[in-house]
Amino acid sequence: MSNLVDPILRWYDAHARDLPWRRPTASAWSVLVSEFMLQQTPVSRVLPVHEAWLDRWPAPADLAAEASGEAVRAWGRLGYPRRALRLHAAAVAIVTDHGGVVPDSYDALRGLPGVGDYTAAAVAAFAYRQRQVVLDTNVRRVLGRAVAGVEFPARSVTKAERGVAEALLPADPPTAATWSVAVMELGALVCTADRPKCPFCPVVETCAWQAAGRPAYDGPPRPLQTYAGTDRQCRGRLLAVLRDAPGSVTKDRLDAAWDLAEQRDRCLVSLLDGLVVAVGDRYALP
DNA sequence: GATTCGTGGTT
DNA sequence: TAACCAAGAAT
Repeated sequence: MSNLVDPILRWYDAHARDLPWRRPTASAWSVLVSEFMLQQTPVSRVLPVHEAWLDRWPAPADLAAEASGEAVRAWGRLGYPRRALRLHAAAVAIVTDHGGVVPDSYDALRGLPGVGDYTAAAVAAFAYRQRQVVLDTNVRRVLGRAVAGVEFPARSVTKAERGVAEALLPADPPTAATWSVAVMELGALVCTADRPKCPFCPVVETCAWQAAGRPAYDGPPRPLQTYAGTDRQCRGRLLAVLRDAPGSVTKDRLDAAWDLAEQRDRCLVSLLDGLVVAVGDRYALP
């Protein structure tokens, strides 16, 4: 793993996408919003929602002043709408506990609702140019291939992985921050999960997976991700009705969104934990 | 540590 | 076409 860093930094300099949250003028809030939206959602779908979000709520205090339901509505169809609730809660916490300024320490960031290890490290690195180990699915895949020689990393982050990432991280904080985003970008654009573009990879000559003949993944199969007919889909349908309605709706409107009454009612109840509120005999976003 | 939390593009 | 996957977090 001796010299992955320089070639990847050079590659990034030449090939990085121009994303709004990466521009020098982007605020830490813009970075934080992008990280919430990018949790399990592709960049192309995040772009328009992120832009509208920052136009409407340029600072944490602007969002914190709104009802949480407005965040859920503006979230649109990005998926996992509880992220919208958590982002709203994070904005409130930033105003309450941090003077309205997105905190710059890993620990303070990690304490915000919806901010786990990845997001805390990413915001500290990308918004504040700190030296942080940023381990997302892209970085894990790139290092897994380039260093460990495996097609896909383990289910959860191992100590060995973290050790490799720490060892590679440049000592100089701004360079480390650029390195972190550069490895992620390489994973997103070249060292992709399927059909990786190895001929265009800046480290193809030192890649352990390449040297081993690109052996196929032989670990435990990942659980199947079904969606059609699940409670998750049902909840999505119910929430879509509420997002698209200006105010509250009758239960009839929700009933029309899903055929199976038993499943529909179960899902509605599960949404009442914060994503939906009952208003008399009607339902609305919070 | 395994499960659960949406949605749509791609192949 | 059905399967896979996309800058994770909370429980």
